[in-house]
Amino acid sequence: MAHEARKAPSAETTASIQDYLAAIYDLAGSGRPVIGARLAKHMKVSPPAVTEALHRMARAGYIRLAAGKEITLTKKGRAMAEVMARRHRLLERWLTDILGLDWTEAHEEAHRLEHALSPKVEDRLAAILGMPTTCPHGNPIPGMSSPSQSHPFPLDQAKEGTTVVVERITEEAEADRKLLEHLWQNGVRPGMRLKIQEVAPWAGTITTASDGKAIVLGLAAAGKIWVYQPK
Amino acid sequence: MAHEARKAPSAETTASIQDYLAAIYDLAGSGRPVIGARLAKHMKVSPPAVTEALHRMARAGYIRLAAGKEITLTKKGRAMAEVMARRHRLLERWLTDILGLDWTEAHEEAHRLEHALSPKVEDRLAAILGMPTTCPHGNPIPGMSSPSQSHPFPLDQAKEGTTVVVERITEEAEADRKLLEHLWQNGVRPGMRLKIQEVAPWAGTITTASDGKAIVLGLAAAGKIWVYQPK
DNA sequence: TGGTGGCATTAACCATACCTAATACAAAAC
DNA sequence: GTTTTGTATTAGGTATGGTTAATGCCACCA
Repeated sequence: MAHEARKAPSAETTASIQDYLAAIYDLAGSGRPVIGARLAKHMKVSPPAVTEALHRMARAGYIRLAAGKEITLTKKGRAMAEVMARRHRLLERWLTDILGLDWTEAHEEAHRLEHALSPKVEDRLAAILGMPTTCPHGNPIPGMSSPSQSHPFPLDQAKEGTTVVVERITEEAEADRKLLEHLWQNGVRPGMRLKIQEVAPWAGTITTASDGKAIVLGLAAAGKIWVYQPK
Repeated sequence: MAHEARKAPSAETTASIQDYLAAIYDLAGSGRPVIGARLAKHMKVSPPAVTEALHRMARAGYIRLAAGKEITLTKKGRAMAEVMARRHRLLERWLTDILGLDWTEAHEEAHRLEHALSPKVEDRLAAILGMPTTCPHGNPIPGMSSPSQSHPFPLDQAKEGTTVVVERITEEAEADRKLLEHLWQNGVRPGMRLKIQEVAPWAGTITTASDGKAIVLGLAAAGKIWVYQPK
C-alpha cells in the first residue's frame, strides 16, 4: 500500500508485517515451534493470508522459511520484533500507569498505537515512565535489562500442593480478550501467590487458590501464564 | 483494505479517509473554497488519487460533491474531521508539553498517532493535559470551548505600520516542514508581536520585525499565519 | 494399507490506495 | 476567437492484504 509509505521511512515495514513479526516473536516465547497454523489462529486471519504474508516477509529478509514448517526470525526480523515488543509494552505501561486504563484495554490500545510510535517518542516515553523493565502483564521490555533471576515455567506444569508466584501473563494470553478479563477480575497479576490445589489432566483443568478463593483454569489457558517457585 | 477492519469498528473509516477529511477541514478554515487540486497539493498525492478518494468518501456519506468543484463536508464528515483535529492537536500538546518535542516534529508525530487514538485515550489525555484549548501552533482544539475574542486575519492582509500578534500557525502551514522549521527558528509562535514594516505585493513579500530582528516572508506563506490586532 | 485430520498452498476474487499517461473541458489571457 | 492554464477524469497498472473454495501433502492411527 503506497499510502503507508508516507508514514514510515519509505518501503520499510508495514503495520501488517510488524504485526506478523510481533506475533512470531510472542509465540516463539512459549517454546513450542512457530508454524503458520498457529499464527493464523493467534492473529485471527485465514491460512492463505499467512502464507502470503510469510512470502513477503521472507522476500524482505525478516524470516527464514526452513525446510520443515517452522518459521524463524532472521537477525533483522528479530530486531524489528523486539522494537515492536518494546513499543507495545512501553505503551501499555503508559496507558495503565499514567492514563489509568486497565490491562484488558491497555493491550488493545497499545496494539494500535505501537505502529505509529517513532524511536524518539519511544525513548522519551521510556524516560518519563522511569525506565520500566516489564509491561503491566509482567513481560520484559526489550532493551531494559530485566534480569529475571527466577526460573519461570508455564502454570500448567506446576505440581499439586506447591505454591507459585505469577511472573507474567504472556502475550499469547493477551490476545484472548475474554481470558484477559477473566484473569483481571480474579486478581491474577504478576506477583500474585497461587496455591496449586489440583491438576486434573483428565478434566483438562488446574485448580488454584489465593486468599481462600479458588480459581479454575483450563490447561491451555494455564499454559499461557508463567509462574515461578518462590524461594 | 481488509486489514484496517481489524483496527476500527469494522468498515468505519480508514487512515486514508481520515487524512482526507482532516485536510478538507483544515483547508476550509482558510475561507477559500476547497477543491480537489488544492487537496492534492496539500496532501502530496496525484489528482486521480484525490478523485478516487472523494468518490469513496461520497459513497460513505462523508462529503457532498456539489455541482461545481467545491467539496463540502456532510454532518457526519464534519464530525469525523473534528474528532481527527481534536486528536491531532491534543497529541501535539502532549508531544511538546510532556515529551519535550518541538513543533516541527510534533506535527508529524501527531499525524501518525492520531489514527490510532481511541475516544477513551483521547479523553484521558485531555484530562492529564489540563483541558488545553489550543494546540502548540495556536489552533483551537474542538470540544474545548475556546472563545477566541480576537478577530484574526491572515498575516498577508496586515497593513504596513501596524503591530499585530500571532494567533496561530494554520494546519496548512504545518504541512510544509521547511516553513515550520523556518518559523520555529525565527521565534514565530502564538503570542509573538510583529511590527509590519513593508508589504510588497510586487515582490510578493511581507517584512516584519520583532525585537529589532527582521523576518521576511512570502505572501503565500504569510497567508497561512493568522494574526490579530492587539487592543 | 487405507483413511482421516491437520496443515499449506493454489486459484480466483475483492477493496483500498496509490501511480502515470492521456483525455476532456472551461475559464481566463492574449 | 484561439490558445493557454488549471482542473478533473478516465484508462490502465501496481502492491498490499484480505477472503473462500479447492487441492495437495504428510503423518499417524486402526
